[in-house]
Amino acid sequence: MSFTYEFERPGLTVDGVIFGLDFEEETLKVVLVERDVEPFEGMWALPGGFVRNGESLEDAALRELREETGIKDVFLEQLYTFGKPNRDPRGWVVSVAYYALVAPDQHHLLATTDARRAEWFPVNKLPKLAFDHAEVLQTALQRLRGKLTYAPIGFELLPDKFSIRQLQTLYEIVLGQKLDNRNFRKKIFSLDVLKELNEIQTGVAHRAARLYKFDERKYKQLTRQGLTFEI
Amino acid sequence: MSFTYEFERPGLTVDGVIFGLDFEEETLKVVLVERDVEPFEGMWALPGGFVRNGESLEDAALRELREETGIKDVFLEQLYTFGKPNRDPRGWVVSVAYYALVAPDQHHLLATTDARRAEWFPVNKLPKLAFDHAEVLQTALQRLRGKLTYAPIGFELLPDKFSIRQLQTLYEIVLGQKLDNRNFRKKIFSLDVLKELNEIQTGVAHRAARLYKFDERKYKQLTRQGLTFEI
DNA sequence: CCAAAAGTGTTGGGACTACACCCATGA
DNA sequence: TCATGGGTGTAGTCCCAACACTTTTGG
Repeated sequence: MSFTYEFERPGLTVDGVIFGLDFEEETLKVVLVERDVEPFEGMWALPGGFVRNGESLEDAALRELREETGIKDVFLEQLYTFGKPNRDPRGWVVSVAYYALVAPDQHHLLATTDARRAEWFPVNKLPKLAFDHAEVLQTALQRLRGKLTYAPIGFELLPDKFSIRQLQTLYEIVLGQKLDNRNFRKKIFSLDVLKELNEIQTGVAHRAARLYKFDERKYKQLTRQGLTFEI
Repeated sequence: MSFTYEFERPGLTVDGVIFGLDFEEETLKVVLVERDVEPFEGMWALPGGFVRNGESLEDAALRELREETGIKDVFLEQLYTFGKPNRDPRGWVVSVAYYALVAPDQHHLLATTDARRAEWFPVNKLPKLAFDHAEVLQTALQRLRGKLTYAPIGFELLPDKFSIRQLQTLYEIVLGQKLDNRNFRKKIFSLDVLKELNEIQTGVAHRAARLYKFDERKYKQLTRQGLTFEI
């Protein structure tokens, strides 16, 4: 045991970049919290906090998301670890960043503990962020864009039942380019991961779109056996 | 400052998975070191050690690689951070793993500090490893295989001057499948990142292959502007 | 009956696959 | 001159981009 004591230890935090889509505004959004503690009190930041002994990194990330934003049961993946010497005014603090994908309508925001409030912000209209969180967020964005083109993680951003148009809009928003209607449909159907429902959209002033959910089984299968999934 | 002291702090280490190719044996290899300190003294492990205050994570990784294996000036990229509660018998220790790509002939192995010796091992004939390093290594392997198919990082594993056959062998070894000769050449040349040299292979009992290096400029350009690079 | 979005068919071209073949060299 | 790998040509196939069109629905 004596060995480790030769070395100074850093503080260890986790931070989370929670992505969600706003279909009305057609923008990609992230959850930020207004800090209720020093340092950077009153400033917007990514939800996060210190990891506790006995807790895995992922558990810590899930806990912080729950505590500071009320969000739980989401797709979560480790992003990158940030450890530049002076990234935290409190001293030596290393942060393991995660990113999460959620369907906003299905998750009500609720700030507690170290956060005054939690809110969705469009990724291209962000306030000034605490720490190096602007950099963390950019890294997450790059990862999301990159991954979306070769892994089927996009589904995580949709509600349970969705139309093909919504799926396409998702891709258009995140990738920042219009996609060909016909070709998109062909591509998606060729993957054979959607289950057609006997339901259609309601409350629209035009032909209602058919709704789909996805076939968990086939989807998992794809994810496992190194799929090629390009849009 | 008082805030951080409420929280217990973990030890923080970096570990490195150094990949290299053995063209004679046609295998992918990694550098392991025999530990000269407790815990796991005498056991094989990934090179690594504690991060120091004031040092960035990447600097720490580079330093450890240099100290324990003598390897420097290599392609290095963060892999993943491992933080399961009981991964280290010394207590709470979190490790940020990196992976590196080198051309073995151009780097002489030399163990110092906490390592008794450093040696190349084929990835499919590994000894029992200390800590959770077997898991770290598997993660690195997956990443290398994945990344190789969409980013031009393979070049980092080759000597300065190389033949197309070597490049192809590289892909065949790492991906674990034979590739069509003709098609591979077409693909590679279509990327337009190779600079043809006025040199050919020597010391072979058959037609000597032309040697190439790559065009740093075009290569960097590709890497930047989100290339699509599929084999 | 019309606006607005859902949903479909088809074609040309480019890229990839799968071959069979010729070339240069040392022994 | 032959064994060995280096290096090339090309036809068929499949996938994808780029279109223009029909269908359904609420107002």
